[in-house]
Amino acid sequence: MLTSKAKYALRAMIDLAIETGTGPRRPFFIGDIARRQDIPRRFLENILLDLRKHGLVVSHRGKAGGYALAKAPDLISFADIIRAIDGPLALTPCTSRTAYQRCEDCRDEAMCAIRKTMLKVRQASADILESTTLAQAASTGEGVNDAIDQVRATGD
Amino acid sequence: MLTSKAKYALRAMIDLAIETGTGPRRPFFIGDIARRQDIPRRFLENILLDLRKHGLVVSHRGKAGGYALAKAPDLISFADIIRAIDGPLALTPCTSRTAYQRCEDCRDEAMCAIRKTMLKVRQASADILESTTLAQAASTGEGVNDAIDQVRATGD
DNA sequence: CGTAAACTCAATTGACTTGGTAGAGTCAAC
DNA sequence: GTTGACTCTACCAAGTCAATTGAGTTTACG
Repeated sequence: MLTSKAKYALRAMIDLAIETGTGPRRPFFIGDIARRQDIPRRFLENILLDLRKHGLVVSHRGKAGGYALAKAPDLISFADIIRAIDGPLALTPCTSRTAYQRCEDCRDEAMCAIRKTMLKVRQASADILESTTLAQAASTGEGVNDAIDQVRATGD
Repeated sequence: MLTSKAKYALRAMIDLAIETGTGPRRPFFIGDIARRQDIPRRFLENILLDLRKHGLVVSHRGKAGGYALAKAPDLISFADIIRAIDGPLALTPCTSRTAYQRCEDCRDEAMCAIRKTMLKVRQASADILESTTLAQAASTGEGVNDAIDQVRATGD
């Protein structure tokens, strides 16, 4: 399972992508993101700091500061965000591309049945998570908001 | 990542499958499994107890007791074992088939971009883990042992 | 019988992680 | 030079992980 920190991170990043839209990337306040996404504000500070250290957002300090996406929304994947917050996608260290570590107790990696299967799982998960970008998520995300706004507007 | 408990469980179950081979399912001692697989013995007791409570192994008490596979090796999948020890395969509660829980903060499940992606990941992972059985793992596993024995025999 | 050798069950432990909170900063725009 | 933003370090309570411990209970066998 993802930690709630990682889920918050995904939501915050999608929020940034939605607010940014197709225009230039400009910074938004933590407080605004926290309010819109209903994320504990001080906790979101930690999360955005982590994301910044991993190069996924940039910050501007001072009165007109805030956080902005570090890259175009179609260049940031779910995998980037999850890896930044929760660490490797793989189910075992011996199948992680980003944090590989040999099994201490595995006699022959090439033949290990567990490893073979975990490699397949990691590959399948990574394929999906790396090909899903903020740009895609933001467009479905906006759909949700539009739909809700419409419901609200028509009083349904 | 899997917990080490789940990895031990997979190893112990594969060990049982290898020892059982194609013959009838008979019980093996915790101590023997622990020694062969280099798993802390008392910890393995907990694990086998969990696996028994989930119906994956059966136990016999008393002097000639032990643990045996509850079903044929080709009817027990990696997914069964991982679910028994670590819980749901899904990355979020809202995409778990076995422990579904609605997102408290999700406005529209059908349109949620995060959920949509996590569903795909769970489906892909489950497809692999449910189709990989102890029977398959045991045959590659035996290959490893044979290969190692051969290396030992030829002194290489 | 009775006892050795197996499984069973509940509890404990120590280190670490998770999900937050708090406070004292630093920085930049006006 | 103050205001309103981010930053850094630290802290905390609760829970999880990875075992370990100890006191049973059960059964085969002589």
